[in-house]
Amino acid sequence: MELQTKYTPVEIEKKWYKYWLDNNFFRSVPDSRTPYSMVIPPPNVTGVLHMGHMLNNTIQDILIRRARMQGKNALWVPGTDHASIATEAKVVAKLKEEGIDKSKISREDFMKHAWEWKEKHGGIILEQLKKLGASCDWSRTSFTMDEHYSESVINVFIDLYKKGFIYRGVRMVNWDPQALTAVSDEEVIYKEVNSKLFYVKYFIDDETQNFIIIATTRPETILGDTAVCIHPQDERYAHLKGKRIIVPLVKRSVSLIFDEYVDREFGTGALKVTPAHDINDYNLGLKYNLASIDIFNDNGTLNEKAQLFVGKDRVEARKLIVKELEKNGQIVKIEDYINKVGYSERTDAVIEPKLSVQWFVKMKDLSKPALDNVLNKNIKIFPEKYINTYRHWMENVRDWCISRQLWWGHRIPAFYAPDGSIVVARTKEEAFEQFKISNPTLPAGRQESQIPPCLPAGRNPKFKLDDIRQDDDVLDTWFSSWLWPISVFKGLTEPGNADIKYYYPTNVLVTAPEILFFWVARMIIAGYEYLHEKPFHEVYLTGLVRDKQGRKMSKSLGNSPDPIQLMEKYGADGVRVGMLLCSPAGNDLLFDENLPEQGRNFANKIWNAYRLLKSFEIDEKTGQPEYAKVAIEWFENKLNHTIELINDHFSKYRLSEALMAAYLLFWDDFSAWYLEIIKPAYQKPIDRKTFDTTIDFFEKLLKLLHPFMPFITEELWQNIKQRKDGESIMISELPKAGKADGKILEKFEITKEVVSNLRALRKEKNIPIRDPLALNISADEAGYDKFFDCILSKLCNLSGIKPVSGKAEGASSFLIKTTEYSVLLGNLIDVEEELKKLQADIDYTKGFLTSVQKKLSNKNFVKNAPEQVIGNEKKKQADAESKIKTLEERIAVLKK
RNA sequence: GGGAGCAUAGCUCAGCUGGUUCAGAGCAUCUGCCUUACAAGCAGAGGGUCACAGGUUCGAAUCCUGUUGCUCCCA
Repeated sequence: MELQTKYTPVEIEKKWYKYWLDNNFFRSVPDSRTPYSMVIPPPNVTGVLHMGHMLNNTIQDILIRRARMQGKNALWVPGTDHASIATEAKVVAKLKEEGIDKSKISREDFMKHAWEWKEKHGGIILEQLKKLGASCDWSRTSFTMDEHYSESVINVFIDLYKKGFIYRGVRMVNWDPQALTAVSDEEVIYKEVNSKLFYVKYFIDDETQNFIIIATTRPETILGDTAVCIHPQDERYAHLKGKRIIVPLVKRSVSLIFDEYVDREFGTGALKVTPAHDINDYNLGLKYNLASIDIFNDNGTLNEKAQLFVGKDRVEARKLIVKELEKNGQIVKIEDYINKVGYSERTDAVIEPKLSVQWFVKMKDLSKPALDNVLNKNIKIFPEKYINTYRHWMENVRDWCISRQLWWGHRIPAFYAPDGSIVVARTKEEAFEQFKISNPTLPAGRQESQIPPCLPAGRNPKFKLDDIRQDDDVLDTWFSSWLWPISVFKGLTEPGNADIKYYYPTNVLVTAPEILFFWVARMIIAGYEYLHEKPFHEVYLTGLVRDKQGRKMSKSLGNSPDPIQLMEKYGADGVRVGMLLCSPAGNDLLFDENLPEQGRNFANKIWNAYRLLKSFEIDEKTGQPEYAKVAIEWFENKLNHTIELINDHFSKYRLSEALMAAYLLFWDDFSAWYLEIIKPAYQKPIDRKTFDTTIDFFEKLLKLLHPFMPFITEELWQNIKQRKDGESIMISELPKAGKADGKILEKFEITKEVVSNLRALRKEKNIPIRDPLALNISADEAGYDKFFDCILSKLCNLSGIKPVSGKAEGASSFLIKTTEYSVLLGNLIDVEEELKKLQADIDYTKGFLTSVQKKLSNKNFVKNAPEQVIGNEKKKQADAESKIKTLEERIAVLKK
């Protein structure tokens, strides 16, 4: 079969992925082998593949394929998470397009639409991963709202509630007025923005026209002010003790309080206090028992408690209020001011601190084992620098707000009696039973916001089953994904089942550092709480994929290439290589299209090496030439050496370097050196022994490369020999490192240098390769090793290699270590040039010698340095001296 | 404001507990080649005061201190 000079991946990749699937190679079930398991960080169901996924999943696939080839029972579990906010937003938008308003349909109908949407679009990203070559066990594809999964989530909620870790409380939460839900602290992104600082006159409530000036960035919240606060040591305002202040516009009289919380340097040193709309003010409010006036509706418009501008959006209201204040002469000045404003990670809306009743998880005690086991390296994090970040977060962990005001997700299993008392139960019926047995503790008619956290409540119900109302909210998506490594194996719904016993803890989690807290920390917490065991032994945090200019890739910037198109252009193997080449552990990677291009070029190199092997004609009768025998010995050692190097890189998650080692082994050592050496002369056949060994080498190289480049390696592995149906490189054994003789490797390095010098000489003197050269060698007593002479002869077309003692005339020479190599050139030699070269060499060596001698004559050095270092210096001195002597002799001969 | 980290070739990074001429790799650049596996290639070359200033040491890219610049996390 005639092979093209260029490798074309598309069809080949499709073919082998199908073959792997048809043969169930990705499938894993527990057996007697050592397990190697991994769970995918579940992408959003709304997601489409982006470069971050490409990197992350390439790395996972490399790890899992390698483990598989090491004879482990390798399992990679795929799946998606339900992504409450993102999915709900998509579904709401889709309904809107169809003219349906979410608020006009029932929860049940909405869920029907949402499931429909999920079934239709939810699997896109997983299909895309297949193009990348991901060897997931697709039969185990999980979803965070699978029936058994949901059951686990609800049970965990109930369990934590019973243990007292979950409570319901009034808290200042981060309110997303667009998504109409609270979001966790971790979902708020603070950005610096240019805003204004307004200096506003607040009159004293004493019939004088005295006033104090208060600086604020949020004048619209004036309407909710319930106090003014001054630092107790602030002389400027000391005379105002006991006075009351009139809030502008609404003319409410409020008290003046004194607290050290106030920063005297900021603004005028007087602070307006709005407990309903600022977390610090809220705390002041608690301390001084201030009223809390919530002036905003959930969507960010002003409500009737604001009294003015009711129904206006907060942004609009700010403008109107400033105008009004100006009209009254109450604006003193307006300064430009840069402050940090929180934005919703999901909707990019400005977060509004808002008082509301939410469900929380108490984190402090729950998270202790998770902190300890990372600090004691029971769980290893790569790169290690993230341990600090992790510790810092865990030591200051705050309670986790887990309720979201949405429909798509796991509905909170809390039920309310008509009087507002609560029980937590799986179903309404169970809740009703609980209401029967528990005693009422709450007076009727209490405000919801005043309900103390989580008191078991109830009374002999005077109400009916249908009077019970379930909490409307759903749980934070992370409250389900924190169970991922457990629940994909049904570890909670079928405790102790074969899968969970065999695969848990998983070996490694590969994910982005951005979700170290959102997800990684919480999985560890859940692991210890529910299985008393870590969810994974190691965590490998990848870098962030950025564009060439270092900007984060994002849809809005449009700076992210389409991964699918990239794979079509460069092949999945090429893109995989490209992703890895630029991803040193833990660093961000600046993606550029020349990276997958480099990957593609590498694939092509492999392809062409194969073409060369294919083109060899084998002659059974020819004996093995010496050069081939020696080259084989060298390459064998080189291969072993590199395998060990690669193993070491893998053990430290230096995948980029592992790939580079394999890349250089294939390109430089195998293709540029080994193949060039053993390649028979033009139109001559190759001997059987060399051919077979070379094929064997090639096969080993393919196996080493397979985890990185699964497709081309499979294609060539299948072609190189007759394979049976059901055989595959992906289930073959990874080559193990044998002994590597460092001496041979060193000697070959010298040989390479000689070759380089001879090539340079030919080029310089314009001597074509077909004209043979005679090489003379003069070495010192250490002698000269002839081991690779046959290779020199072959590669450089030498007529002979002769040891000489005297100095020949008309020769061009070069020194490697202390051995002098010279080529007789007769009148081709340019004496002047040669002398110049030699002189430069002498100058350099003399300088070097001086520095060595200086060291050796330093008494302190000789006294303090270890013997070995001194020995080294002495050897350097001797070598340099001998080199100078040789060079001087050369010069003498030339000058004659 | 608090914490962590980084600074080495044009770019992305190696360089582990100071010690071989230790300043390195890949890419990019430049020069020469369509040499019958591969121009998606081959053979070569250039390029860095290891951010700056001190200190420790016989010896510092490596350890310490300060300065500057950048990044991330938290508030």
